[in-house]
Order: sequence, then structure tokens, then C-alpha cells
Amino acid sequence: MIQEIKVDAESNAVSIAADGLSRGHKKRARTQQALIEAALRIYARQDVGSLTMNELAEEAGLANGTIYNYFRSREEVLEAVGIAMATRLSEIVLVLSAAVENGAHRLVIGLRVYILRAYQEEQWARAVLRVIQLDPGLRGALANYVGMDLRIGREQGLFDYVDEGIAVDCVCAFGLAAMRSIIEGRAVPGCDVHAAEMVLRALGLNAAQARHYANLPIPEAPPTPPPPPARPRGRPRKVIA
Amino acid sequence: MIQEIKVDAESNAVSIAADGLSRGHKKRARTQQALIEAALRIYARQDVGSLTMNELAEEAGLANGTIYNYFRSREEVLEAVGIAMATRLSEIVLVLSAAVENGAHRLVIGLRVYILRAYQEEQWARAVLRVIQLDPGLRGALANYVGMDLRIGREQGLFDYVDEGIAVDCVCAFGLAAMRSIIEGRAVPGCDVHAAEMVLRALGLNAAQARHYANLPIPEAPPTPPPPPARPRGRPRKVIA
Amino acid sequence: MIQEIKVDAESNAVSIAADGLSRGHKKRARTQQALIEAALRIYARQDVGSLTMNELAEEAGLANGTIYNYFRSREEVLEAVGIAMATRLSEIVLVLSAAVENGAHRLVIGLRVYILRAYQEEQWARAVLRVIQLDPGLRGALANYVGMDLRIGREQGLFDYVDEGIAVDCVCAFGLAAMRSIIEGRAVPGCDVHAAEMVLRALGLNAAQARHYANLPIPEAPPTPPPPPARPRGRPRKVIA
Amino acid sequence: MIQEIKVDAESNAVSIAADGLSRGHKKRARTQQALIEAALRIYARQDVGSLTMNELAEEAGLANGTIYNYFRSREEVLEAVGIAMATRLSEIVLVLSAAVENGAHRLVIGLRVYILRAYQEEQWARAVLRVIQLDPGLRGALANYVGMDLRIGREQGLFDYVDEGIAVDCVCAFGLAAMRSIIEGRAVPGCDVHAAEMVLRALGLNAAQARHYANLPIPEAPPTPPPPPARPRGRPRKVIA
DNA sequence: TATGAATGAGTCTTCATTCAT
DNA sequence: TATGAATGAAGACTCATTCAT
Repeated sequence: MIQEIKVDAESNAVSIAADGLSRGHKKRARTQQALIEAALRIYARQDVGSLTMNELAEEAGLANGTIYNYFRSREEVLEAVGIAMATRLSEIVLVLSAAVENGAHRLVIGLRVYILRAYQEEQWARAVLRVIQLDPGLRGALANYVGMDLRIGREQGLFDYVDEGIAVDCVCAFGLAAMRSIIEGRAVPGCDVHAAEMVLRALGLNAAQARHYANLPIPEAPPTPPPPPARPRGRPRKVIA
Repeated sequence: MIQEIKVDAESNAVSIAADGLSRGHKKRARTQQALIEAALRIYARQDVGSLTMNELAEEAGLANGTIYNYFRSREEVLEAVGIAMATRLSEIVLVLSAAVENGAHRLVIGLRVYILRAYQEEQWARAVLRVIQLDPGLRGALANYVGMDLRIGREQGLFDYVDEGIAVDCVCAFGLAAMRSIIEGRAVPGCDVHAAEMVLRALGLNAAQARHYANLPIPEAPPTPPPPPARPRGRPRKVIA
Repeated sequence: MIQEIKVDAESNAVSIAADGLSRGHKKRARTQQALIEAALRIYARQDVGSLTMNELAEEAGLANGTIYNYFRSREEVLEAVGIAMATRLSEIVLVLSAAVENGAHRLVIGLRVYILRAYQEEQWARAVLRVIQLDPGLRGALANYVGMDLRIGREQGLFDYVDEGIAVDCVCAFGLAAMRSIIEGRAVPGCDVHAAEMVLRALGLNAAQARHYANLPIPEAPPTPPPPPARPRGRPRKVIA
Repeated sequence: MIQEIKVDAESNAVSIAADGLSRGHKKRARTQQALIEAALRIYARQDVGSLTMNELAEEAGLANGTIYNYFRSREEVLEAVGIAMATRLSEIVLVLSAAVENGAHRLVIGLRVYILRAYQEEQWARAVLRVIQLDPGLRGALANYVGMDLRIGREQGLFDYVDEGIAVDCVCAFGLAAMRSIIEGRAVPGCDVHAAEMVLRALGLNAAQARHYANLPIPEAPPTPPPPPARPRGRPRKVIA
């Protein structure tokens, strides 16, 4: 129903598959991409349910009718946005922790990168928190990557948990809670480290180990072009939730 | 603006204050109560944002106009439901852990009672998960009780956390995640104990202590009449989100 | 459809005919009267079309259902109020100018009494201006009395007009315009005299005569009990028009 | 908020500014114009307060939702109609009396033109009488023009009035009353001349002067295409008040 | 393909009226 | 008769979707 979507790991941007297509098709892909980006910017400031097609059109700089050249319905837009977000979510961490072998370290990297990103891109974080509540697919994608790191750590004898499902929930819940506290301005500096430390302890590491891993430096990110500068086009809007 | 709402600790049901009122007033209280209950049933199966006044009226077996004899607007219905839920939420645990002094034990009771309740009253749990997203009051009430237990445990030398705010957020988020796993059928038996154990470890207890407290029996609840049997009146409805 | 209504010239109040009725019936008449008075107070502050039965009930200190023991419908309430107003309007002046023979003097008395009354009872004046726009019966009643004075003056050789209808319109329009200017705070002191002077000139009197009659003192009113003290019961309300 | 509205002095019709706009914009202007015309037709037969958006849509031959592409609210429709009317009102007389220097003559032209117009365009007259009650802007516009003529006449030593405010109010009210008498069928032929005569006398002219000016011929209007034939589309509707 | 005017089903809210107590 | 809860028809307004240009 929706065209294949893939993430460009370098540009850190989700883009519609456009390989081997003519110029016209590339433009088509670019416009569809612009619509998704616009939707993400809107999700960053409003309740998901309150996104309207007119808003989306204005944010994307298009006429409302144009959207229907790219998506058959509002439903389909939301679906596409969910997929885009899930893919992007995963890729961010995969890149950073690619060279790290230690499961605890990998987990800490993922956790802290997300949490810290909430400082830099509050808009993005808001969107994630909103969408993740009601898109099981997005939750599943996140759980997948967390589960992978958990299994690595367990096989290395680092983690001690009874049920992987609960453990995944624990990691995700702690991470999202930290992100939310940042967005809402309640967070103390270093909250990413604190959260990571608590997670490691919950997974069975002792206090010293947990502190050690939680404080390891985050590896240098590969040179990433700056994320699209969440440009606030149009007039400001009421934020509902 | 909204009439006083209180929880009957025995019946475990939220009820509008109706002491010493005439017959007419009792009827009024009963109808308002019916509206709140109907709203809770609806929240249990749909996104909160998608509740319509017509739905609510039908679910409560009333005409749409009648709602406006009790609430001035849709907004006010949501508010009232949030208050009712927050009150009920708090009371459940307050009653159970009233006699318990140990902070870790108190926390475990709270956590496990909520999680287990998701098994018994799936409808209620769904409503909690939905409403808590957008009612800061409800979130605040929950955080209050958790924070209280954390401080008790810390003064008793049981807990070791850096920042109370982030700790509270993480515990709440994890508890809610566990409830969600139950609703979605992903939970393993005993997940309440596992979750409690992980939380205690996250808060600084060693493995043995954590296991000990997590497995303590939950004190006997005072004899509670069974909650109103979340009867799914009317025909099933489309779940939007 | 509506019971006979008559004006008590002494009390200056409209009252439902209640002669020779039992106690119960007198109470009935009193309540109906209270409803009409309440409606008049409401008309004084709002557009006629926006009067609601609940408002009327509250203003009268009754329950909404009670109104239907006295009037069959909203329509009927409005009709009764129109009649009450028309009757009261006429009576005020009839009393004052009863002993005056000169047509110009009679006309001046009527005109100035109404205009001056707008100073003392702004509420009443607002109601008159609102109701007179859309109740032809009220307009007709007013025109009757004005026409009477015009004919008197003409037979005395005072007035010189071509068509009585236009002359009546002129008198009424000037009077109502003056009342409106008072209510809206645009009036200068003595505007009642100015208006009367212009009317007399329009009717054919020369400048000196017009000034003379316009400045005659208004005869002492018979001792009138103070009008019902436009008590602002309930909370203040938005004035629409 | 509302697009600029201007009067085409030749066609004597109010039209939305549409100079140099693309085809799409012209259509937009045409629809907005159609809505205002439809509103005027409705005002001609009903109380202003009782205009409903559904009625307006039907009268204009559009769907109800379409109205909201042109006006943000019912309120704004009324406002737009008021502006359109005020502009049209002023222009009619401005054109006719542009070349006349004498204040009394100017006033007579204005008064008589309005009154006579009530014969030709009963619909329009009804709308004026209804709208002028609740649109202070329209009242103000009318008062402005009358006041101008009064000042001209006074400086020429023609008029003798004490207070301009009350004089303006009286003239306007009388003019409107004359229009109403025509609509209601109470008017005698030549009532426009009679009314003008009375107004001039009220303003201080002696009988001979007043008669002279009131009977001056009204200057030839520039060739005006007949106004859109106030076609009463749809079925007649209940008049509420 | 892009546009944006038009559509109309659906939502919230008001309020005259009914009726059981 | 008085009460006020309940009713439901109607009105303002929103917004996803269609379609002529």
C-alpha cells in the first residue's frame, strides 16, 4: 500500500526508495518524503489525533488536495509516519554501537543516546513519545533492538533477568521516562547516566559495575549532516496535550 | 465546578458525595456516577481523544442532552474521569499498604497490586493507560504515592538513588509498561514479582534483598465486594488508535 | 389563550385580572405576574430572541417546569409580555395628561415623560426599545395614543400636518430616538425639551410657540409607589446587543 | 479579517475587490458575493437573529461547509453583511447629492431617496431595518452622512437646532420609520415629500421654505443597470419574532 | 501533477418541552 | 402545583475527501 521506505544511515533521514527511477519519480519520492517530515514536525507539537490534512498541507507547503496524490487517506499518512519513525529510531543506535561488543556497553550507548537526543531535539522526542503510545509496530521495532543487546549481554554473563519481555519493557520504560522528564523540564543534569545505571542494576549488575558501564564515554558518531532544522513554518499553533 | 468525588474504600468504587441528600439529589448523584462509569468503559476500549458525547450518552443509556445537565463540556467529562481515576488509583494502594512500615515492601505492594489488577480488570487497566497519557493530574497523583514510598525507603537506608524525580518516573513507567504487557498478552506468570524485583535492584538493593521483598505476600485486602462487573453494554465498537 | 390582563394605574404595575377569585387563584395570578416582570427585567439587558426559559425561571425564582403551569409555550410568554408592555406604556401618559386640554401640551407631556423615564429606568427603556422593534401590537398601541393627541391639537388649530400616519411616525421616532441616545450615553441635558421642540416645529408650530410648549412644566404625577426595584437576582449576564 | 468590500457606483452593487486576480480568485470572490447577497435576501424576510447557516447555504445554493471557507463564524457573516449594507447605503446618496451645495436640499435628497427606494426594493428595505438594529457600524455610517448634511445646512444659516446629536438621531429614526410605513403598507403617496417637509420644519425652516425644498426634484441618477432582481429563491420560511 | 473550492457527514452544544415524583 | 431531571430536535462548526480546472 505504501511504497518501500528505507533509512539513509548517513543522512540520518528516512527516504522513500527511489533507486533507478526517472526524474519524475524522484520528485514524487521527494514530495512524499516532505509530507512525512512535515507530519513529524506536527507530531512534535500536537496530539497525534489532532493532526488535520489542512495542517499537514500547510506545513509541507502544499495544497490540501495534493496530499491525496501521495496517500490514499489520512490513515495511510499516519501509517507511513509510524514506519518512518520506527526505522529511523533503530538506525540511530545501530550505527553508534556497531563496533561495540560488550552487551552492557551497547545497551548504555543506546539508552543514553536516545535520552541525550531529547535535549538536542525536543521536537523529535515529543513526537516519539506521542507516537509510541499508539503504534504497536513502533514499540515492536524498538523492542527488537533492545532485545538484541540484552541477549548479547546475557550470553556474556553480564545480565541476569528472568524474562526477556519484562527486561525489554524495563529498559524501554526507563529510557522513555528519562526522555519525558527532559522534555517536561524536570530532568537533572546527568539523568541519562542515572537512568542507565538504574537499568543496569535492574538487569543484575552490581553497583560498581553499573556505575562503570553507565559512565563510559559514548563513541564518536560518524559525521552526520545536521538533522533537518525543524523549521517552524507557518504560524505557531496551539499545543493540545 | 465538578461535585466532590470520593472513593468508598469498602466497595472500592468511586462515588459522588451523596450524604444526607434528598431523593432528588440521590438520583442526580446516581446519574453522574453512571456517566463516569460509562466514560471509563469507553476509555477501556478506545483512544481517549475519540470519545464522543453521543457514544457516552448511548453507553450510559441516556440522551445526549442529559450529559450537559452534569458536565458543562466534553472537556469537563475528561477532567471528572481523570479525578475519579486518580482517586481510585490512590485509594487502592493506600488501604493495602497502610500498615506496612518498610519502604521496599510498600513499594512492592503498590507495584504488584497494580500489575495484578490488570489481570482482573483489563478494562480498567486499558483506561488507566489511556487516560494517564493526557491527564497530568493523574500522573501527578501516581508520582506522589511512589515518591512517598521512595523517600520512606531511602530514610530506612534501603534505597540508593541519585535523583528522586528520575527514579519516580522510571518506577511509574515500568509499572505501566508491565500492565500494558499483560493487556497485550505478552506477560509471563509471575511477571509482577519479576518486575518488582527489577525495580528494587534498580533502586540499589542487592539481588538477595530484592528477591526477598519482591516475594513477600501481599497483605490481605479488607473484604471487598466484587467491583461492578465491567459489563460491555451495547455492541462492540471500532477501536481507532 | 392568555388570561385578561389589566393595568393598575395606581401601582403602575400590570396585573392579571384577579377579581373575585379565590385565594388559590390569586396566588396563581401573582406568580404569572412575577413571570412577566422577570421577563421584562431580562429584556432590559438582552436581545429579545435570546431569552431562554431557564433564564426566565431563574430570574423569577422558580423551576423551569413551573413556567408551563402558566404559559403553554415560550411564544405565549413573549406575547403576554408584549401585551403587558403596551398597556403599561399607554397608561403612564394617560394618567399624567388626563387633566390637560391643549393638544400640544398633551403631546409634550407624553413625549418628555417617556424620554425622561429613560434616565430613571434605563432597564425599562432598553426593554421598550427592544420589544417595540418586533411587536407590531406594541407599536400600534403607542400610535393610538399619539394619534389621539395629534387630533386634539389639530382640532385646536395647533398642528398642521398632511397625513396623520406620518405625523404619528414622526412623534414616535423622535421620542424613541431621544430615549436611545440617553441609554447609549450620547444625550445632552435637556434633550427631552429639544426633541419636543423639534416635534412641535415639525407639526407646524412656529419657533416661538414650539419653544413655549416644549418648556412647560410637566404636571405633578399622582403619588406612585416606586417601581419594582429592578433587583439583579442571580449572577450578572452577558448583554448581547 | 474580511476581504475588502467595495461598491461599484455604476452597478450600484456591492462587490468584493477582485481587480487583477486570477481566475480562481475571481471564483472565490463570486462565491463570497453570492453568500452576502443570499444573506441580504434572508434578512429581508426574517429576524436577523434567526438566520441559520443551513438556511444561508441553501439560499446561496451551496453546502453548509462552504460558508466556512469564506467566513470564520456566523458572527462574521453578520459583520460582512453590515459592512456591505453600510457601504451601499452611503454610496447611493453620495452619488446623487454630490453636485448639490445646499444643505437642506442635500438632506431632502438623502431622505427621499431612501424612502422611495423602500417602494422599489422592499426586500432591501426590510433588510436595512433589521440589520440597523444590531449593527452599530451601520447606524454610525448612516449618522455620519446625515450629520454632514446638517452641518452644511447650519453653516448656510438654514438649520437651527440645539444639539447635533439629537437632531441626527431624530432624522435617521424618522427616515427609517417612513421606510417601515411603506413596507407595512401604511404609507400614503407622496409620503417622502411630507416626511422631508416635516424634517425641515423640525430643523427650523419656516413652512414655505420647508415646502419649497421638500418638493425640489431629485437629480437624475446616473444610468444604473437594474439591481439584481431580488429573486426569492427557495420556499418561504417561518418568521420567528 | 498541483490546486483549492466544494462537499456533507459527523461532532459538540443549546434549549424548549415533557413528565415522574 | 412545584420541581428539576430527561429528552431530542436543531444549530454552529470541523474536516477528510472529491473533483473541476
